[in-house]
Amino acid sequence: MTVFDELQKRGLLAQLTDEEEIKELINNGKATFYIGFDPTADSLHVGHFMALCLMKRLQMAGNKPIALIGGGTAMIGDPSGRTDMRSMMTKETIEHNCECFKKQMSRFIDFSDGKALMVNNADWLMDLNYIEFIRDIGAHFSVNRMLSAECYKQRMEKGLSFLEFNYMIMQSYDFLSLYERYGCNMQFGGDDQWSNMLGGTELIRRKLGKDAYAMTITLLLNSEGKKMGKTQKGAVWLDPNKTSPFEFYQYWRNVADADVLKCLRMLTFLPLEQIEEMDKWEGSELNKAKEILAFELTKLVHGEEEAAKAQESAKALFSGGNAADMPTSQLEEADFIDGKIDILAVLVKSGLTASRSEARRAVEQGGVVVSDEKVTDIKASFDMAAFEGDGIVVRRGKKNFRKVVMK
RNA sequence: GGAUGGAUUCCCGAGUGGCCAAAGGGGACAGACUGUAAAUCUGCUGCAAAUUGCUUCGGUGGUUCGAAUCCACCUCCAUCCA
Repeated sequence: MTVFDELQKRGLLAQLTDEEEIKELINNGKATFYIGFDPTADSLHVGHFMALCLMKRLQMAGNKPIALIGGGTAMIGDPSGRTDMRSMMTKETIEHNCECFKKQMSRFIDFSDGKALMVNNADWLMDLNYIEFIRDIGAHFSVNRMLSAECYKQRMEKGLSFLEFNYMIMQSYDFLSLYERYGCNMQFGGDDQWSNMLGGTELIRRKLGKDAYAMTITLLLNSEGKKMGKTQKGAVWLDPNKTSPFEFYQYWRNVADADVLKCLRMLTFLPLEQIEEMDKWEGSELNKAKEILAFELTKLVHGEEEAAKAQESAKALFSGGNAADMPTSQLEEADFIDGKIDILAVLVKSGLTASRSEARRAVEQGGVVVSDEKVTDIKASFDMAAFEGDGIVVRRGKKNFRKVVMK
């Protein structure tokens, strides 16, 4: 199977500028393509992960990836797909984020021997001369056309600053620069980037009279049409300090039935035949597919060892019993009064609840279990001795566990 | 720069002097049912020393026994005019 077919079968492809030409280029390893990453946080998340996987797949097929870190464009902020204005980030934050991105990316993509490149668009954007730039580049853009782009439409209602309006031009200029510097002839990105990407191919055509191509990846949406990889607390990060391997595993272990197969196809490297097999599974059998999905992804992101640990902990916890590796919280002697600590304090100190009020509610509704025994009394308290050694397992609800030990 | 409308809790949104920790909906959380799924039903959703107290309705100051609500100024947003 060719790379192109594989990508298509996995449901990764959304829009393409020229299907035949792109097929030809990537199947024969003739593409030098780039994907841009805006350093808006200090860690990559699941959305970026999809893009990294795509890079890897294409790299394996002999194409040359360029990871472009948007140290310059982040100064502007991409308005695409956003209903509100972005808050501006300081230069220092952006630089710090760039560093974090670089580290994480090197784990996924092989940058040795020039097999892939990592560049930062701050290198060419920061020193631009305004007048020169708008004469040279700005003249090629029609405001009328830009305004009719889908990504700006929704912002026409809510308001769009001139700053953000420029984002598309910056991104187009990136493509042009990469074309000139590295012969980059293709750009990939999320489907919300389509209009920005078209801006680039058009600019290259007008400026250089050359053809360049663009292709977008399907956004990973769940069956309710919401972006996946987001939880109430925010994104699911790839940085183990921000989202622990256990939490990461649990996120995928808990996806809805309707989304498992899609996730397996789009995110894992499992052979398609194997995935098609799973597609036949029904009902509770799908639970197995979720386990596989969670394991595979945790393995890709955090390594096999961490994935095994996460899986073991999860199994132990949900089938009763203790697990060696699970989120742990420590108590200090100062947390005890007369050698005792009440249940509400345990819940708050362990981070299982945000406040004593919330802890009280959890107990009153029967959602708190300590060492496999339901706690019903909000005044229940525990001796310090109970937390010595292995500590005790405290649960809030069905899926929140914390081992609590003495410091 | 001018005119008008607006800012309420995680989000949407009611509230125009006390009965307001603030209707209703969504979301989140907890319980039941399940398969660590979905749907459904129930509870719950500012904080705490908890039949009570404290802090909250863009910001600051004022009127009042009492302000989300009235007044002044400020900030931000939207629409129209330039």
